[in-house]
Amino acid sequence: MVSIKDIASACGVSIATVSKALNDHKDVSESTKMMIRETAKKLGYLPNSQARALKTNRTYNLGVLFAERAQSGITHSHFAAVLNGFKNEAEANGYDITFISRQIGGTRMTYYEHCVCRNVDGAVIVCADDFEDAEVTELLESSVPTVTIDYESPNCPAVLSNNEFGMRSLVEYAYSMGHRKIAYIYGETSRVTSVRLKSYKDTLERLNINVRDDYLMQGRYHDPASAEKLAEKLVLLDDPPTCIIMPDDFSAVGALTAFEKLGKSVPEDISVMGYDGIILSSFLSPKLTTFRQDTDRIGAAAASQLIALIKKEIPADTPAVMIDGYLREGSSVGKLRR
Amino acid sequence: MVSIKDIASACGVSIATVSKALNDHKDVSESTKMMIRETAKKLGYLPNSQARALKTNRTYNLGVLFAERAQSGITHSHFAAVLNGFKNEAEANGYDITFISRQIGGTRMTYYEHCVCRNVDGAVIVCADDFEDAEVTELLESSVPTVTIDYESPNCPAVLSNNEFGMRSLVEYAYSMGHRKIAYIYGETSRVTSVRLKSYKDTLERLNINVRDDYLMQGRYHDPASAEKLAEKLVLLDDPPTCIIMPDDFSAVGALTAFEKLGKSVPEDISVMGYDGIILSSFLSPKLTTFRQDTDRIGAAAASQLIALIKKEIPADTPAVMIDGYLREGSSVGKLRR
DNA sequence: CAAACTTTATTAAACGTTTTCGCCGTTAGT
DNA sequence: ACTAACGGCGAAAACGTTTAATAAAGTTTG
Repeated sequence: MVSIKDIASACGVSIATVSKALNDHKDVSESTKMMIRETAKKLGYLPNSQARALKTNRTYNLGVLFAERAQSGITHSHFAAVLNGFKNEAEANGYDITFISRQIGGTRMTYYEHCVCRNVDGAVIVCADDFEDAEVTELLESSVPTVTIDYESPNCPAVLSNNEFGMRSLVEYAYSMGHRKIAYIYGETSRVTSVRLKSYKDTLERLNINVRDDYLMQGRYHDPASAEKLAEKLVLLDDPPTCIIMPDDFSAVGALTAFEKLGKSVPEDISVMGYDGIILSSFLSPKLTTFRQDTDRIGAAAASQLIALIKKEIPADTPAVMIDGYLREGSSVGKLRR
Repeated sequence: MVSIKDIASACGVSIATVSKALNDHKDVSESTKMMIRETAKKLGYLPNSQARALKTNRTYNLGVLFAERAQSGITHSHFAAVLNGFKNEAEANGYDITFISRQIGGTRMTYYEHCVCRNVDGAVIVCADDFEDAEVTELLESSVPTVTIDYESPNCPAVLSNNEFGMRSLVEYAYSMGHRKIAYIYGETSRVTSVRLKSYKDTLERLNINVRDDYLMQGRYHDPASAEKLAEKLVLLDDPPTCIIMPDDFSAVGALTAFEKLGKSVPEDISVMGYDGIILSSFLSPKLTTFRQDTDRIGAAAASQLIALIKKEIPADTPAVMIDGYLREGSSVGKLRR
């Protein structure tokens, strides 16, 4: 590979001059800059990023922690979409992204260790099963600039999807359609789940509807099969709900399957709502009413917060950025006359 | 950060000895190895991967080229699944993966340049809109060890999903269900598309069925909206097909939507088949009959081929690895009595 | 016209590793 | 007893950069 040295000897100048010319320092004349840049191009010079990183301690590399339950990882539509938004924004700013695994070249290490070993400029925790996990907190509390998504940790800027608003929108929409018996199958324990759960309860109370325990069940995110069973259970209650809010669109599909099998039609016999607003939800039949999370903006915001944090343009205790979404009306919720 | 130097002075040995001890060279005694490793651990030493890479020219980093049409990128269920398989296998072997973009730290560069700048040990082209694209061929023809997925290029090991078999399976299945009027909406021009198209035609001919031009339409992958329109067109023909093979499951959902709107029921009035076997396809109603591609194995094979290529365990002109899939029977294809 | 800057370039150290070579002392071979 | 081999270690160079210190010129300024 052609290095700065080759350019130097080709131009008859010192390597320092070449370096400065390429980095556009002021103490090298325009004419030599020109010459150096031209021969650099002619020789096909490409900077060696590790050599540069070694000196400057800047890698232009962002670590992505993606520890999703059940290893569906990158395959999970919502997190993949968020990651995509993150990736685009990061790349637009000249940063590469690398997944943070638990080893390098054969030696096992923690997430944090991986980050310092690879010298990432910062890291984003897109999702983690368990933010209380020792390895995750190690990273969160480390000196590696880190931002979190849909989770808040002291001294880490966070980007949050507005789950309070999302759940409120869904409940209020169901209410506006005449529903009073609104069930909610919530996902695995997490910050997101508890925010949604609280919003569900609060909204119902504000609407003067009692929160019923039998209308609340714990399910799993992104698991149509599990959703299928729980939805069936709900609808077979003596006093079944008229509308069910599912943990996400994937699960909602499971619910639709369940009702299909039971001969209940949606939305005539039972109404269903999802969460996320994945593309396919608009093409289901019935078209799913769901709360669309703005995954692109969530990811992009995380990237720009992280980059700002790296550049120290914002402090570590910056308040969380909240990203709104919107209810996407489909035809999976029926109008109830009362 | 604590470096090899710190360990050296803490132990009273030279940095060379420390390096050798940590890398388990034979010319340092067991006892000093022990001592060095212990103090390394005690001091919290972590190797600096760029310094190491600078010397060894090995980064344990794999580049991923992911230039999907329409920028859905990582969001595309099939490619995301393949990438996931790749990632898991790569990480199991101690490699990190980094996306190959077109810039680093602000300076724009080609894919190839990105690879040499970052010094990736190898690259995988998961998908590219256009393998004939100048930037893609530059990478393919470069000295960067590269493997391709679902595309063949001289001197690049390839991993191929068995699309010939897949399409044949679908057509034969439709035939076995009594269908003779089998339409096929194919995706954008690519190797995959042409293999499937050829297999479609060959299989029909072998079954003594004429290939009809009006049963062949070019659509788009992963685009339910476009699929919706085309499926509608097909079914409104004077002599409509009884079974339609869609470019993929996403598109198949679009077709289902179209028929729903037209009041045609699947599979009674018209049969539909997808391709890919995404999770949701089993939860649609009707459950989609589709050809499941083994995305995990495709990705994993690509990773192991790439790593083998890097280690020079296989030559660059290794024959392509073919990954089979299987037909997943749903209920979207009806039985036609003749 | 000397002193004081400016401009442009170079020298050399440094970043954290790996690795070649050589040194020294011990053991084995003849 | 002399050499050969070997085990264990260190010195130093190298990888490709960046950058502080410095120097040599040229240019202003009082």
